[in-house]
Amino acid sequence: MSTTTRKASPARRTRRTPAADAPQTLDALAATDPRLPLYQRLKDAFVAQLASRRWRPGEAIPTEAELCRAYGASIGTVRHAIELLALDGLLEKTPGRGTFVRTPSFEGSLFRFFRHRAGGEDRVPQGRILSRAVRLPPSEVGESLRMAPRERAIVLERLRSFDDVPFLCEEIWLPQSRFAALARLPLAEFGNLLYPQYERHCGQTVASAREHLSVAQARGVVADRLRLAPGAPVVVIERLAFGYDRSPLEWRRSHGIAERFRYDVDIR
Amino acid sequence: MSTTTRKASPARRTRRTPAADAPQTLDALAATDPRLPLYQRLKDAFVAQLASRRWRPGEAIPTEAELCRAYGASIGTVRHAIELLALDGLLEKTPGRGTFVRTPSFEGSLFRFFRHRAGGEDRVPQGRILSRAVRLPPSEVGESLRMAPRERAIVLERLRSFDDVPFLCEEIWLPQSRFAALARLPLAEFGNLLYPQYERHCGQTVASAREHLSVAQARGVVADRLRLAPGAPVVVIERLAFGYDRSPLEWRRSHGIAERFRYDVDIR
DNA sequence: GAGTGGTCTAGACCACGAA
DNA sequence: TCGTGGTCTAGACCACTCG
Repeated sequence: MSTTTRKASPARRTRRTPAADAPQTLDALAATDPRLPLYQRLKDAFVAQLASRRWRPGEAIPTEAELCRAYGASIGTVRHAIELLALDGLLEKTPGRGTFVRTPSFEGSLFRFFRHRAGGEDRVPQGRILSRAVRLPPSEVGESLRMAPRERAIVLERLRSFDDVPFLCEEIWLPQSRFAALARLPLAEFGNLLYPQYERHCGQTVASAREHLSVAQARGVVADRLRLAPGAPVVVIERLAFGYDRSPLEWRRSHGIAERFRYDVDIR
Repeated sequence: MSTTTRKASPARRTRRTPAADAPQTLDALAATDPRLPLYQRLKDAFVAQLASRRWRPGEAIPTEAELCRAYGASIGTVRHAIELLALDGLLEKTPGRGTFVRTPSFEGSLFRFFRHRAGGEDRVPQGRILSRAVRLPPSEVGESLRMAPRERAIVLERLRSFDDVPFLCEEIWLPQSRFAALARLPLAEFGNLLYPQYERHCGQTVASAREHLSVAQARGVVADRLRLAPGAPVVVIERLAFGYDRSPLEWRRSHGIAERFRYDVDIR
């Protein structure tokens, strides 16, 4: 993986002053459900820090000892909460250095589904925007994104290729309220990865997603774009992506060449 | 804050003297890698209890307090080890009752992949054995199962259906050394589920598995059995199943009707 | 009421990374 | 050398299940 796996350099390790931090942290804890165990409430409070961007991707969160003081909990309890967030993939602990906010870069999740013939390591596939428009979304999409009845959405068509050989075409819907900046961004400035653009231009961090897979046969536009004969098998991936606060951010439907599909699962 | 008695000079490193009532448990701990953290060694020791069938599926394991005494560790450390095994799906904790060895029943994993039209709840699909033979396995299978060069294997062909409509056909390979009893079991006594038979007749418990998915087009025998036109898309699932000790037990390749395939993934 | 796992504390010492 | 997270202890009290 050649992209975005960099860790925060020690120079970027920014620490907040406890004085400025303390009032918010206590509010954050007070805002959680008091019937829950303390470690769950701490977890919720930490997620709130992530959602509010007080803790930012790539940066270190306060040390465990500091969190103990700030939230008035014992170190074992604080560690329990952090451990859960690390299991969720939101935080990353590094012995001797600290605990960091993970930069979620699972655009590379395509590697889970599609092999590409390039010898050696994984590269990010090319991503070319074919079209952009602003319009009312289909009801399925609008409901999934929990959009207001008459709210418009940005819709992108995108073709992904390895070495200029297309293997996946995507249809992407984004609520205009959150992503207005993307409606004006020159198409040339969309790179190969979308989620960093969401972060940079719209302050929206994708923290998790749910995908649904099925198999269909290629027709019409999809067959044309993927250069497939009508009837050839394609894999359909529908994805709903969420922010730290679990609110839906993006709806996406992708069609990929089934011949290049593969997936590994561990069952326990 | 508690009202406990405080010692002026703690710093006790006193190891509990091994109780006379637990000889095997201490052996089990001694057999683990002493360079590992204690909670990892405990986990390995507990897995050994599972593999040796001293702890059996469905039964309760000793209480946390008993394990503390038996292994000379603190309750937090014992809990840590148990927690890991619960996350792995090997144990199941029930508040107020105890911790139990899970009966791995992920034959139902098919429900992850194939929808069936039956209204309401999930039922186990029918499984009919079409053939059984004993022969040398293909090298790919033999190597996956880590079999000796000239060792023979039992091979089963099996057709799975809902309401007598087939949707999946399977080719299953088992090393004869472990599964000799299955070569003699009357075909009528194979039920709809295989793994319980492995357990009952051969003392082999499937604890985990790795699956590889891809998409192909139906040909020959597969097309016939699934009643598909040649060229229709099928999903290919290759599974390698493992025991508690991670040794491979079963190799399986399944072909399923792609139209009925679906799969949900959560990404983080 | 006895026993279980669930939660929580308030420390200790350690290995490791960075300066 | 100092600060970090990793490991571990030796308890406490709680909610829950079961007989």
